[in-house]
Amino acid sequence: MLTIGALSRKTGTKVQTIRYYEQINLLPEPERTAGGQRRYRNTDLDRLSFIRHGRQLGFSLEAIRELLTLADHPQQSCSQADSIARRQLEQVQQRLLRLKALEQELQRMISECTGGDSGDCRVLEVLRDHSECLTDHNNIGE
Amino acid sequence: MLTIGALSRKTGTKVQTIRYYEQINLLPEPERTAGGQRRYRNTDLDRLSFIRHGRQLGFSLEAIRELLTLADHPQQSCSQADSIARRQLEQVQQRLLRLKALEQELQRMISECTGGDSGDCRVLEVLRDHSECLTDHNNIGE
DNA sequence: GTTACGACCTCTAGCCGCTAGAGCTTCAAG
DNA sequence: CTTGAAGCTCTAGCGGCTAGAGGTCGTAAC
Repeated sequence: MLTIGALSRKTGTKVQTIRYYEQINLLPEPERTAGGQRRYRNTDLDRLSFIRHGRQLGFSLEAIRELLTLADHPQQSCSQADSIARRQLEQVQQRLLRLKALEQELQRMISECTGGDSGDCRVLEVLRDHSECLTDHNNIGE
Repeated sequence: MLTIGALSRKTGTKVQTIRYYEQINLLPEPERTAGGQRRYRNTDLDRLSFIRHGRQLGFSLEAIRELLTLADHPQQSCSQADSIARRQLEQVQQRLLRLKALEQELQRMISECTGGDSGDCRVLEVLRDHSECLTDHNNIGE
């Protein structure tokens, strides 16, 4: 039986975050001591590790919720999990494209900066005048 | 004199967002008609375009606030603007690295998926067992 | 047995950057 | 003068936590 602190250390998740996951029903309510403190089993450790790993892969908590449901029902087809992962991959690839464009533009901006007055600062100028921007930004780069 | 709607269209910024920028003092309070509606000048258009372009480059609103201050005081050195941009570039590059790692792992996960039961689904299995993960995730990939 | 102290508890509010909706008023064209 | 789009304010919500206040519990040492 693990305390919340022990679970926190084992999974690299902050205590507050664990309680948050319980609150949004991503983790089940654990047993409590007579005094009201949470005590966790290894199944909770597994579930939290799964969640954390999903987060590290950039899945949203909602996607993780779906994946957990699928993991709990092994008779259902794997293709659903697969399509969630594919969706996630697409999102990652889109973000990659945008970030690469951003990197280029930032680099160009910086490399052209002479370090003089901000009156003729390239960085500020590029920001001021969008027409100097080579990049196609449809969405805001996050 | 532009209405908020016209400004919205010209900059691709939602009306609510423009009011939000005013609220957090990123845009100055514009003149108002007798009836209380906002009316904007071209300087406001420029300032908002600057902000939007900064956002497209991934700068935080606080970074943009700094950049705007620098742009308003041309006698100050450009090196401050430069260092803000460099900071931003570093962040972008770090995110790129992490996203590339994520992409790899997602691809591996998906390519190994056979489409059978989720009982032996690679996607779920990788999530379950972190030791199968080749990637070094220190932070959560966003 | 008591005391000390860290770890736990709940609850509330805040972060960023918007976004949405309710319920009202103003503006401009016909 | 009427209509209807576009404006207004105010409040609350999104995701995914994070922080702090102010209190209680558990355990080890004395």
